Amino acid sequence: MRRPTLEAVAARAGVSRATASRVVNGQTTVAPQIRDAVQRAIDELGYVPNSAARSLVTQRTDSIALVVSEPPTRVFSEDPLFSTVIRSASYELEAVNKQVVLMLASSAESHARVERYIAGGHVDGVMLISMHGADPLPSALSRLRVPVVSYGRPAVPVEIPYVDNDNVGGAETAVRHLVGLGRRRIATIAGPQDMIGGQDRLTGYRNVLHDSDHRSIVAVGDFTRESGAVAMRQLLRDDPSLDAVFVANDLMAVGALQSLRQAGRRVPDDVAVVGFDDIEAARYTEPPLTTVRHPIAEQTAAMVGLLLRLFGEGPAVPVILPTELIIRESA
Amino acid sequence: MRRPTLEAVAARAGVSRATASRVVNGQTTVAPQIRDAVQRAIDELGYVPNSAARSLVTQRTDSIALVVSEPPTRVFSEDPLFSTVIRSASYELEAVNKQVVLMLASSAESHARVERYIAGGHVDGVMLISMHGADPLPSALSRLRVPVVSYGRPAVPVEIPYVDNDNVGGAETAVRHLVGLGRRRIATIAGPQDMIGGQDRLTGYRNVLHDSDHRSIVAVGDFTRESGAVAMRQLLRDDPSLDAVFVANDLMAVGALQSLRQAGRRVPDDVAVVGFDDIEAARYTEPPLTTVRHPIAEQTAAMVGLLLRLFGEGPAVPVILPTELIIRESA
DNA sequence: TGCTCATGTGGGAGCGCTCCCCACCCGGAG
DNA sequence: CTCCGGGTGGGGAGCGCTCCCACATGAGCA
Repeated sequence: MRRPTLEAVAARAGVSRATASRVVNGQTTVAPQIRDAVQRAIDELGYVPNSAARSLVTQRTDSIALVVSEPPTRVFSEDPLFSTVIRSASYELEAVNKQVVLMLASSAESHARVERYIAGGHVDGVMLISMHGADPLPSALSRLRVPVVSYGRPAVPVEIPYVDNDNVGGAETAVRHLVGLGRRRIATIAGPQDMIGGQDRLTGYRNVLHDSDHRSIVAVGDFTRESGAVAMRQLLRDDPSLDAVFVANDLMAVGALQSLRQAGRRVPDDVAVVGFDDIEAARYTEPPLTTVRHPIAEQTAAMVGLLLRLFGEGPAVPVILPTELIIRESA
Repeated sequence: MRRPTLEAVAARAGVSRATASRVVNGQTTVAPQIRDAVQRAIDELGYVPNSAARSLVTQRTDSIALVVSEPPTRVFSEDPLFSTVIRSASYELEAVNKQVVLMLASSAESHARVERYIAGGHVDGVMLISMHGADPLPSALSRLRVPVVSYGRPAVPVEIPYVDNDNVGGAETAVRHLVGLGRRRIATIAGPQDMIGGQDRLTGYRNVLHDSDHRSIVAVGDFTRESGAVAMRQLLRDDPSLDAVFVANDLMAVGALQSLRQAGRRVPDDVAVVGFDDIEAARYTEPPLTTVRHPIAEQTAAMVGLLLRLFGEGPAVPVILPTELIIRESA
């Protein structure tokens, strides 16, 4: 009980394999009644082209891998980053008739499997999301002869076109806003320093403080809500007189707000708070969170565009998207 | 600049294509020094087998699709169900050298794409996670001539082997526990009734109440924390004298505990609470949550086993895994 | 010495498809 | 009536691989 082949379709329609192939691929040089006959045969037999045979000759698969090189705990968290990227990438690639294949690469073994899968020619290209410095995948994938683009600047210097948002600039704008508010002791809760976003946002904070002659007060979290709460308590112990805090992501900012409330500090009267990411929850905190928005969907679309340009042999240069300060009530 | 072929490897090693193929596929009938020569040629050329050509002849791809037919908001939520299934399925299939390809099918268009992808022979089999009654995928996939198994009983009657946990039995055990505690007015917060888990857990609740001559008090949530809080307030309005509540999942139970606290009810003294799922957070609620544990990883492993049996032409009968009542302090 | 037989190796077909190239048909022009 | 040319259709090669079968080689035994 084998699947019907193009040969069978052609025989049933009384035409050659070549003509049947033309109909399947929508070529216009086929006479209408022949086209109809072939179409009928296809429907009757339930014919579906064998993708292996097709891609053997075309050297294309029309599938794109989206490799998420993060531990599952982070991928499946409250942070909507990954779900937005996945949805948006699928949407963009559907428009050009390509299928997204999602692969999670957390452990060393899964890295190896992903690499083998891609080296085997299962996909035409790779979109990589990898935020950690120690990640071996960016360099490993760039060695394979496969078009690769990255969401976010790769942590290691490697020849991969990428799309990123302006983390440094966004952080600078946020801290400058706090300075403009007349705040004197501006602390920060930084993200993990083995992640590119964590590094860049801290750099932005430092740039502004340095220029404006403030002292920096730093605590480091790991981008989770809980770590934000812990870091905030730490900061309050370190410098009880602080009157502002720039938090490197909204999830930690939510935790920080909670710690501030427990410590009896009013926001923004006693302490102004600015977050980063503009997640959904930022609108519903008490008070609503001032934060830096970066356009995830646009960034993803730009990444897809970059990959398509790679297919077309066009030049693919890194893209940096601007961020926007969303002023609510917390600062 | 093409990828090297087996032909090239054979030529470089001074052997035939057949022998080179034997080495690549680890057959033992090759003389050691020839094996070494071929291996050296492979390494020098950086040869990787072309998967399209291979699967064209073997009729296998060694890839398995894991189709998650849920909206991304649910997949990427606090509920660790999906991340556990994905991780566990990958782990199990790695052991038999198969690659998991993850596909999200939320919209009607993505259903169509997934169907086409599978019909095109990209994968050897499909693991389906689909909880909603209206979902067209189970029947659509079962029509294709592809081995399909399901995580959870399909909502529509369809010829797909599945692995499920004993939702009805688990709910019965939970409610019987409340009855045994001497509780008289036992309410429930049910899950969405278009989902199989929501239905079954409500059935279990009704079975026990009916047998033990209690009155049923039902509110319906949608498995989110917030909906649990809302439903609990609703129940307290409906019947202020209730002294126990069975909640269809832990996330809603967390919300319910919050509402009970706000209403000034002590748990378990005034109101006993039992949840379902035994998520991580259930240990850290105040008080820790009594709940029904079902083994997600084991269920996933059983599902993988079912699929492998399908490949081996073995009989594949539905598997129902037992649940376990975890008694903590809330009931 | 001649035969068998196990062990390794090579030749070649064929998986299902696309696409190049050529043959054919028909209408219109000379 | 012949010839030409554009539009249609078919033949066939070949994508890179696996696997069946034939065959070479040398050890072991009569």
